[in-house]
Amino acid sequence: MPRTEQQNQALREESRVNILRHALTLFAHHGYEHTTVRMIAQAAGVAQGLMYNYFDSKEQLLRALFEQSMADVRASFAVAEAAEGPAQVERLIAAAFAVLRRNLDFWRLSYVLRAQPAALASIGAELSGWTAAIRQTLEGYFRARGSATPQIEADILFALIDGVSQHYALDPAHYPLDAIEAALIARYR
Amino acid sequence: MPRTEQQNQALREESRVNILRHALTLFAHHGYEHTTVRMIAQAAGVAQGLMYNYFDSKEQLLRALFEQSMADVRASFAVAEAAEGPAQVERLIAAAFAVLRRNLDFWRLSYVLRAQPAALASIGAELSGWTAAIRQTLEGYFRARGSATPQIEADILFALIDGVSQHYALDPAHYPLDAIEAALIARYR
Amino acid sequence: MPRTEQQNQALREESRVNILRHALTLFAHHGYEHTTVRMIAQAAGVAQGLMYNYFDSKEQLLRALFEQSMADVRASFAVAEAAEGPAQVERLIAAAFAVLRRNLDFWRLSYVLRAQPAALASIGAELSGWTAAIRQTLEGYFRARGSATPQIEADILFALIDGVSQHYALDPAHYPLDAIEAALIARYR
Amino acid sequence: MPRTEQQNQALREESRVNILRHALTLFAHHGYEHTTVRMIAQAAGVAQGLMYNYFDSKEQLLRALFEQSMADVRASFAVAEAAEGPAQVERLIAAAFAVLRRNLDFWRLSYVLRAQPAALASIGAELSGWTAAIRQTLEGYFRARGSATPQIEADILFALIDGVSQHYALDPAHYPLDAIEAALIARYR
DNA sequence: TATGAATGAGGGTTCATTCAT
DNA sequence: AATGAATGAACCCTCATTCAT
Repeated sequence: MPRTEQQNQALREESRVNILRHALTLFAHHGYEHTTVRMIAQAAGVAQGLMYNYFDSKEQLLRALFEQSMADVRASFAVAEAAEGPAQVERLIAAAFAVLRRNLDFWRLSYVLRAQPAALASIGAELSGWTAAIRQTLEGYFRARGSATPQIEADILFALIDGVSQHYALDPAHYPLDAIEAALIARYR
Repeated sequence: MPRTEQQNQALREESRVNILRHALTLFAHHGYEHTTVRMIAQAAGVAQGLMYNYFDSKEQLLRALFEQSMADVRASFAVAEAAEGPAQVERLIAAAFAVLRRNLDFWRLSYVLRAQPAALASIGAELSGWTAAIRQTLEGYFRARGSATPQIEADILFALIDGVSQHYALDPAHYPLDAIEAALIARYR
Repeated sequence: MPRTEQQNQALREESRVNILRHALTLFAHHGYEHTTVRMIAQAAGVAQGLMYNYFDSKEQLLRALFEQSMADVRASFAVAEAAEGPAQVERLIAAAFAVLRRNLDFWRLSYVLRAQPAALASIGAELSGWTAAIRQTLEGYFRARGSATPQIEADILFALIDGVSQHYALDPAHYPLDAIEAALIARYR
Repeated sequence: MPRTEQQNQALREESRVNILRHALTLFAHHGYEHTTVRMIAQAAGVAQGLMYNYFDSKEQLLRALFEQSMADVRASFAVAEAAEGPAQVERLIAAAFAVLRRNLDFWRLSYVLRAQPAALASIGAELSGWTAAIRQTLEGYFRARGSATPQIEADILFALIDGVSQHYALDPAHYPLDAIEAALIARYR
C-alpha cells in the first residue's frame, strides 16, 4: 500500500530540512562556489539527485536557504528587541548579538554573499533591506536622544555592530563577544 | 638581433605588473571564482598562456598579488602613521582610512578572501597578522592612556574601523566616510 | 475485503491500456527521447513507478506499444483490403490511406523510430517485415497485370504511398490527402 | 615564437571541419539524442572540450552543421538543375537524386530532424522552405505542361521523390535507385 | 617572450529505475 | 495494485592548465 499523504509530507519535509541544514553549514564554511552539490548530498547522507526534487538548482537552494534563515533571523530579532527595558539603543545592541549567536552560520553565509558578484549578491537584497531598516531605526533612536548628527551616529554604531559580528564569526571560540557587548551597552547607555 | 638581457627583464616586469594590476581589479570586483584566467588575459591584452610564464597557477597569481599589494599597504600605512601630531589613536584612525581610500580594490579583495574556504583564506594570513599587530598597537595606545580595559577598547575600535571600511568598500560613492572619520577622530581625541 | 481475481485482472488491463495509450500519443508527438517516464505517468494520471509493474523498461514499453499498435494496423489493413471491388492496386492504395487516417499517431511513431539508432530501430522490424510484404503483394499485382518491371513498379508505388503518408502525418490539417488518393487511384486504375 | 595568424586560421578551420564532418556522420546514423559530445570528440580524435571552442553548444553545432550542409545541397542542386536538356521535370528528378547521392548523410540527418520535437525541428525550417520551393517549382512545370491539377501533380511527384529518397537512405546498398530514377524519368517525359 | 589551440577533470543537472510502504 | 521519494549513471558544459610553435 502506498504511503499516506501525511507520511509523504513528513518524509519530504525531513529531506528538505536535512538538505537545507547541511547546505547552510557548507555554504557558510566553504563559500558558495566551493560547495558542490555532491558535497551537500554527501553531508546530508542522500543521493546527489535528491536535491533537485526540492530545489530547481543550486542557486535556488541558496535562495530558499536564505529566505528561510532570514525569516528565522527576523523572528529572533523581533523577540530580542521586544525584551523589557527602557533604553532603545542598548536593547538593539543586545538583540543584534543575540541573533548573531543564534544564527552564526547564516551570518557567515551573509558575509560570503556580500563578497559575491552581482548575480548572487542580489540574493542578499532582502538582508540588505532589513539591515538598512535597522540602521534607520538606530538613526531614529539617536535623533530621539537629541543627537546632533543622528545619521553619522547610526552609521558608526551600525558599522561597529557589523565589524564585531564579523570578527566574532571568524573565530567565535576566542573572540570576547560578551565583554564587548557589555562595554558597548555601557557606552551607549 | 636578439634583445639584450636588460630589455628582456624590462619586458618581463612590465608584463608581470600588467597582469597583476588587471587581476586585482577583476578579483576585487567579481570575486576569485568568477574571474577566469581568460578574463584576466583579455583585460590585460595578452594571451591566456602568458600568465603561466610568471605564475605557477591562478592561485599563485592571487598569492603574488596579495603579497605585492600587502607591501604597498604596509608602506602606505607607515607613511600615514608617521605623520605629525601628538595623538596616537587619532593618527591611526586617519592612517587606516587613508590606506583604505588609496587601496580600495585591495581592500575589497581582502573581504572577498575572508569569505573563502581555508585554502584561499590562508592567503590572507599575512594580512591577518598585520591587522592583529595594528590591534595590538591600538591596545598599547589605550593602555598608555590608562584605559581600564585596553584589550576590549582595542577590539571595539578595530571592529569599528573594519566595519566602516567594509561599508565604504561596498558603496564608496554614497558612504559618508569623511564625516565618519571626523566624528571618530573627535570621539577618540 | 480483497478484490477478486477477476477484478484485479480487469484493473491491471485497464492500467496497462491507459499507459499504452498515453505513451503512444506522447512518443508520436515528442519523440521517444523527449518523452520522459514522468510525462507518461502524468498524462495517464498514475504514479511514475506504476509503469514498471507492467513493463520492464521504457524501451519495453515502446516495444509493447509497437506490437499492439501493429496488431491494430494489421487488422485495419486486412479489413480495408478485404473491401469489395475488382481492382487490386486501387484497393491497396485505399486501404493504406484508410489505415493511415485511423492510426495517425502510430504512423508518426513509426517515422520517429525509423530515424533512430539501431537499438530502437530494431523495434520497427515487424513493421518493416510487414511493409515489405505489402511491397511484395504490390509486386505480385503488377506482375499479374503484365508489367515489364513489376519490382520497380512496386518500389515506386510503395515509395509514393510512404511519401504521401509522411507528408500527411506532418501536417494532416492542410495536406490534400483525399484529392491525392483519388488521383492515385485514378492513375493506377 | 607564436604561430602566425594564417597558421592559426588553418588549424582552426581544420579542427572545425573535422568536428563537423564526424558530427554529421554520427547525427545521421545515431540520431541527435543518441550522439553524445564525447562520441563526436572521440570520432574526431580530439578532446571533448574542443567542440566548445568552435560551437556554443551541441545544438549550435547541429545548427552550424545544417547551415553548411544546406549550402552544399543548394549548390549541388543548382548545378544539377542547370544541366542541359529541355525537359524540366526530368531534370529536376535527376537533380534531386544526384543531390541525394552526394549528400546522403545530410539527407539522413534531415529525416532524423523531421521526427524531432519543435525545438530541434525548427532547425529544419530552412530545409522545409527550400523543399517547399521545389514543390512550387514542380507545380509551375506541371502548370506549364497544361496539367489540369498541377498542385496535386506536384504533391504526388514530390512525395514520390521524398519516399524514394528515404527508402534509398535506409539501405543504399540494396535499393535500385538507378532503375527507379530511369523509370521515373521515362514516366514523366 | 608570447601565442592561442588543445586538453580533460570536475562541475551542475536530468531522468530511467528501484524500493519501502 | 499502486505510490512517489530516493538513487546514481551519464549527460552537457566550463575553465585551469599544457604545449607546439
